[in-house]
Amino acid sequence: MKEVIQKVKGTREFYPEDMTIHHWLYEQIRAVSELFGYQEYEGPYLEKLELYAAKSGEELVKEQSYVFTDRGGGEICLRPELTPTLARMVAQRQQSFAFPLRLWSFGPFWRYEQPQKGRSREFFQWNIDMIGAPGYMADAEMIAISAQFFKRLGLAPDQVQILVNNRSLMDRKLAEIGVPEERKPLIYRLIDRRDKMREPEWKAYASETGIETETLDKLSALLNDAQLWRESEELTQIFVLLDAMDLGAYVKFDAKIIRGLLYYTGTVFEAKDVEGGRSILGGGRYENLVGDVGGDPVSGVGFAMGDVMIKVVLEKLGALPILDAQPAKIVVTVFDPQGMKASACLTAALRDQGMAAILYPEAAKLNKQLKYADRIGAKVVLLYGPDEVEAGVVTVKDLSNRTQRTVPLGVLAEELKAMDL
RNA sequence: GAGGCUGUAGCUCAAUGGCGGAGCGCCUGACUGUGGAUCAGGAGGUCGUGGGUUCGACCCCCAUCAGCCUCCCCA
Repeated sequence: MKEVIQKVKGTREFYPEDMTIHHWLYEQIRAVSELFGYQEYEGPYLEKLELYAAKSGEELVKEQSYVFTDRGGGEICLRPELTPTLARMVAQRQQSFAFPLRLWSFGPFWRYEQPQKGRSREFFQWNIDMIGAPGYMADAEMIAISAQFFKRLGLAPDQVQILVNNRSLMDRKLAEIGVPEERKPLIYRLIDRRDKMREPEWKAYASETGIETETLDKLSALLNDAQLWRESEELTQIFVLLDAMDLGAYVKFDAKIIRGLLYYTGTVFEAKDVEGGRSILGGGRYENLVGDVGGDPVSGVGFAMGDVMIKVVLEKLGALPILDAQPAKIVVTVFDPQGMKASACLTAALRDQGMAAILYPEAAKLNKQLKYADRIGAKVVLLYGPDEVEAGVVTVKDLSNRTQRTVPLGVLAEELKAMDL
């Protein structure tokens, strides 16, 4: 037992009790996605490296993706994100799809990063996108989906907040305070970091980038302006719509939300754990989704949420359900080696009736078999020894109330079904 | 890539420069066809690894590996 080979760093193991939570999360995601009329899809886990090189920064892909050469000599990538795959899938059927397309997916992804709380190298991600609807209503719907999701999970607006901004608004304001176009990526980066540093540190960091003091002051004022959204028609309408859907409490304007990704163009948003400040999901509007993979450019809006951080937040807030991982409610005992066949036959008959039943796999002491049944959380134990076999009955022992009774073989299935097994 | 913390029984973790411990779990029995409780007994350890200091190291020192956390990064 000493020499257990350890799992690959950053990978995850799901024991049965973890799987109950995982399935539950999947169910919530599926339910919310379908409530808004979205359809599930899935892509390959392996993609050609060049698919990502076309869109994401090539350096990032090479540094943070799992890349290997397959036996045919091709450079293969364990998918680090879904959007390029989605872009290709849309491009392939662009002529036959009815737009706007509403699609969602929940599957595994891999990124070579330093594992820490809320982040692993192997994770599941919910991706949901509306493609081919360029207006602000689609943006509002996407934000509404995330809010509805939190509402469904029992997370209150004072626990999670969806912070919203608009890149074209920011571009306009940045131009007004004299930021030249070529410095925009640098300023975006600066804005993105504002929440991660204290004001003096951030200003010191900002000076290093060569930004003038005057511009920096104006930028600071901009980022702290809680009313800035009023200057954006889109944001104004989005907030009206979210209020109309009674989800406005989850949503707040924040000029500091800009998102790292270069391809976002309009609305951007990010949901955060209010207390921890950790980012739970993020998304926004992007143009030219399928242009890079050979289709006609089409606008989309979507977001992605990893399963690791949401589970951390749910656990912290006590919002995870308590689910039992009980394997089967019925355990059939084996009295002695000669009785094995009879017990096996009895168990098989129950399974034919659609009831999950465990056959104890050896003729151990009854004591031990009962203890095992108790440990795995079984509801009833069926005792089927020589006495019962001869009389054509089964002793049904109810573990929850310590009672037992004798039931003729012919009505056993009925009796058990009556007990909701 | 940088920093911090932790490595002792299957699990969670104590303690001490001089006999390796507890709780839980596991096995056996009390109880040969009746579970959760109780009692008794038992198994289980290269104290992460390698070196050093010392009469003597699980403990102190150095190195190394692993895990966790934070920063960086985050398509």
